[in-house]
Parts: sequence; structure tokens; C-alpha cells
Amino acid sequence: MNRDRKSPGYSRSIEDYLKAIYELESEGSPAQTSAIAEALNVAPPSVSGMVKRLSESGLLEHAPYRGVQLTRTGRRTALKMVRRHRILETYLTTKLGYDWDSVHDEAERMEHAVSDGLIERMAMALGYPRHDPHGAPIPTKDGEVDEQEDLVPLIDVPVGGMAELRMVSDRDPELLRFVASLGLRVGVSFEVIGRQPFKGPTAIRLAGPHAKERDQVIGHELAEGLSCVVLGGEVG
Amino acid sequence: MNRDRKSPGYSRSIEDYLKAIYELESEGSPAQTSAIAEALNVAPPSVSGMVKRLSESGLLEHAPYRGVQLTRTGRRTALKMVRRHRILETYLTTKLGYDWDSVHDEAERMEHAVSDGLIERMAMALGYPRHDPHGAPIPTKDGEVDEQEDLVPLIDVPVGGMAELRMVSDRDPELLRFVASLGLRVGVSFEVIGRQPFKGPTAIRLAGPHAKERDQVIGHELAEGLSCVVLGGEVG
DNA sequence: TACTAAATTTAGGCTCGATTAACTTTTTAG
DNA sequence: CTAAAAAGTTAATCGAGCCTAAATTTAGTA
Repeated sequence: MNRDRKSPGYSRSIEDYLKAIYELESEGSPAQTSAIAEALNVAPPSVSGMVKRLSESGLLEHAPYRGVQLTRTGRRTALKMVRRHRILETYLTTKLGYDWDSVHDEAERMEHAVSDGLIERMAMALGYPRHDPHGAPIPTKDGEVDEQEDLVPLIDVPVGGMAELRMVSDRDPELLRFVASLGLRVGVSFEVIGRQPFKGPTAIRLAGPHAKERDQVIGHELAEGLSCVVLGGEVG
Repeated sequence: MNRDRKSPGYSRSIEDYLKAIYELESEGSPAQTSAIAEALNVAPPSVSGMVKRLSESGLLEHAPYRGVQLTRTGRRTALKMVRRHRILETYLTTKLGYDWDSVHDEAERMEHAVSDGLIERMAMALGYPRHDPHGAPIPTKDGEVDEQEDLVPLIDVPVGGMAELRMVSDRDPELLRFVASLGLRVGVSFEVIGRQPFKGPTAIRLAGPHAKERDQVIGHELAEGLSCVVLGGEVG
């Protein structure tokens, strides 16, 4: 009666809550009610209600008025959802020709419907990738995540330094299209050739024999969202 | 706000009802409450309730105590679900190494989660197949189905005649595994070499240079479920 | 034709996950 | 240190879909 269903069988909602909480937690500090509500596009009292149920089920711990933390079990499920999401995104771009800006919503819906077995088949077909198309690390089947501590936002890369784009949030398709239109992709490296004060733009020069428009200017807010690794070599 | 979501956005339940009703209708006669209930594993009053809502939404017509018929709109959605299901089954077997007995459940869940765009990409990747792995016809994007009128159940293929297996229900994995274990697949042809009366078994001989066990015996009930096309050539 | 069995619908309830309105706790600013 | 603002929780409802029990309609048979 249970060949390859979705193991313990949490509801779609529960899976969404756990994943959202995980993602908030990984930005440090316990997840707050309002943040969860915003992430899930739901009113705060809905979160309070669900949080109560989830903590009664042992998926998270709730310090009233203080926020929420995943338990070991809760984190396991959350990581499973993150893995599903990122494997799906990778599969859709690699095998079905999706662009990196259009995979998020599709994966968001599919991640609740597919079986563990399908995810593993996709992972195998992809050669067990470590990162999704936006550079986010794909948790392993038993919940290990490569945390990538050396990443810094582009705004913190010093002028004159070389860096490589390593990760962009997958949330905003517009943003992803814009980033791509600048010639930037995960793995592309560049030199930071200037930065204006007062939250002004950062100027970069793409490395390699890129056609025209090797020089680009990136606004402050966007530059905050581009996670880079600073490369050793300095440039004159 | 609506890039490639699931167009009008019916609920999972509604999609299931419409598809089930379509499948019952295509066996002739309007779909009865109890038959729908059984197909969906739901109590009859649940069907009455849903039927009321669906007919108020114009997706079907309800003659109380008489059964239910899809409207044009209802049929369109039902066919969309059938197309999704069969494309998914074909994709999973062709591209991800699933066996024909294990795709049904996976497709059943995925068909509610994926977008039209994903289905079309899969269809394209497959070269727009006309039939799924069980031989069932795949409706086109605009709802045309190849009805295959020349199919007869194996029990009606006369002894001495040649036939080719063209379609098996995808519902029962056990049955599909068993059929496969006999050396039968969609497209395999064989001669009917005997049939016992009183709902007794049918004996067949597989065509071509099949290893050992070219002769197989198939019980009455199973033989009812194997849709074949009778081939022109007679055999001594 | 009347009576029973089967099929269907109605009535009443439940759970899940969401909402708004009202209340409580925590944080922050003066 | 206190008062207002912000954040969180509780209470009361709602709708979708399901259920069981109790009518009701249809169908089949004596």
C-alpha cells in the first residue's frame, strides 16, 4: 500500500512552512512569525495557528512571542524540500531547456507532488549536481548542505578586486533576467572597477573575450543580492 | 501575475473528478454517482456534493438520479488532464527509466502540479508521441483523441488468428508486471492458438524469434483487459 | 401493481488551512 | 521609565472536501 509515496506524508502547507522556516533560519536568528507570514503570503494569525500544530507534532520549537526553530525532524523535512526544489530546478534547466528565471515557480509546485524516487532518478540523470542553476547548494539525500562560507555580496568586493559570481536568489524572475542581460551568470568572473558612495552603483568589467559591453554598472540593491567569491589575483 | 500557472486553476479534486467522469463516459453511457465514487475512492455523498458544485460551474450537466455528463468546457479540462497524465507517463518511462508498471501513481500526482508549458516541453522532447507506454492515445493540445475503433479485447480474437497487443490499462501495476512477464508489450504480435470455453483461458504463441516460452496461457479476466488489433494474415 | 433492494441525495458534522477583529506582549522612543 | 507602536496570539468564522446517517427516488420482482 506504500510503494514510493511521499514518506511520512506531510501536507503541502506543512512542507511550505518548514521550508520557509528553514530558509529564514539560515539567514541567522530564529524565524519570526511575521517573516514566515510574508514568505508564505499568508496572514500572521495563520502562522500562529500552524506553528502551534507543527510544534505539537515535534517539527519545531516555539518560544511564544520570540520565534520558532526547527527540530532535527523538522529540519530533515525542510532539507528534503530544499533538495527537491533545487534538483527540480536543475533538471528543468538542464534537460528541458528552461531559463534560470522561469524554473522557480514550476519547481515550487512540483516539489510537493513528486516522489523521492523521481528526485533520485533526476539527480542521477544529472550526475548528482552540487549546485542549482542559481548557484545554491543542493542538500544531499541525507541532509548535508555545503554552506559556502566564503561568499560575499558584490557590494563588499573591494574596488580593483577580481571576483566570480557564485549565487543569486531564485525568487525574482525579473531580477534574474536583468542579471543575465548584463552578461552575468553563475561562474562568470569580473573585475570591480568602481563604486560610488551613498549606496551608489558598482561598476564591473567582465573577464574574458566577451563581445561588447564588457563594462556594466550595477545598482546597490542588486549588488547586495549577488553572492561572489573574491579571487586571489589583483589587477593593476 | 499569471505567467504560466495552471490556467483557470481548478482544484486538484475538481481535476480528478473531471478526469474520472471523462474516463467513465468514454466507456459509453453517462457516469453514475457510484461509479465516480468508486473511481475516486470516495463516498457517494461526496460525489453528489461535488457534482452539484461542478454543474453550477458549468463543467457538467446533472440529471438528478440519472447521472452526469461533461459539458464542452468540462470535457476540455478532462482531456487536458488525460493529456498531462499520458505525456508524463511517456516521459517518465522514456527519459527517466521508469517501468510501465510504476508510472501511473507518479503521473497521477504530478499532473496536478505541472504547468502547460512543462507538458509541452516534455511532449516536444518526446517528439509529440501519439500513445503512452500502455498504448493509450494521447489527446492533442486542443483536445483531439485518436479513438482507435479497431481494437478488440483478446477474448474476441478468434482462435487461429494473428493479433497485436495495442493497449493495456495502466491502473494495476501487478497486472502490468504480470503481462510483461509473459513477454507481452504494446506492439508485440502473436497467434491465438486456443481458447477454453466457460470463461477459460486463451492460449497464444508469440511471434518472432522470442527465446523460450513462446507459448503462454492467459486467463479470461486478464484477456478481457488486453486490447488488440486483429492482423490480416491467417495462419494454418 | 405493490413492495423491496439498490442507488442517490439531503442533512449534519469534521478537519485543514485560511481570514478578520480584538487582545496581549514586547520593543522602542521620548 | 513610560507610552505608543509593532509584533504576536486568541477568538470567531469561513470554504473546500470529505464523512456517516437518514431520507428519497428509481428499478426490479413477486
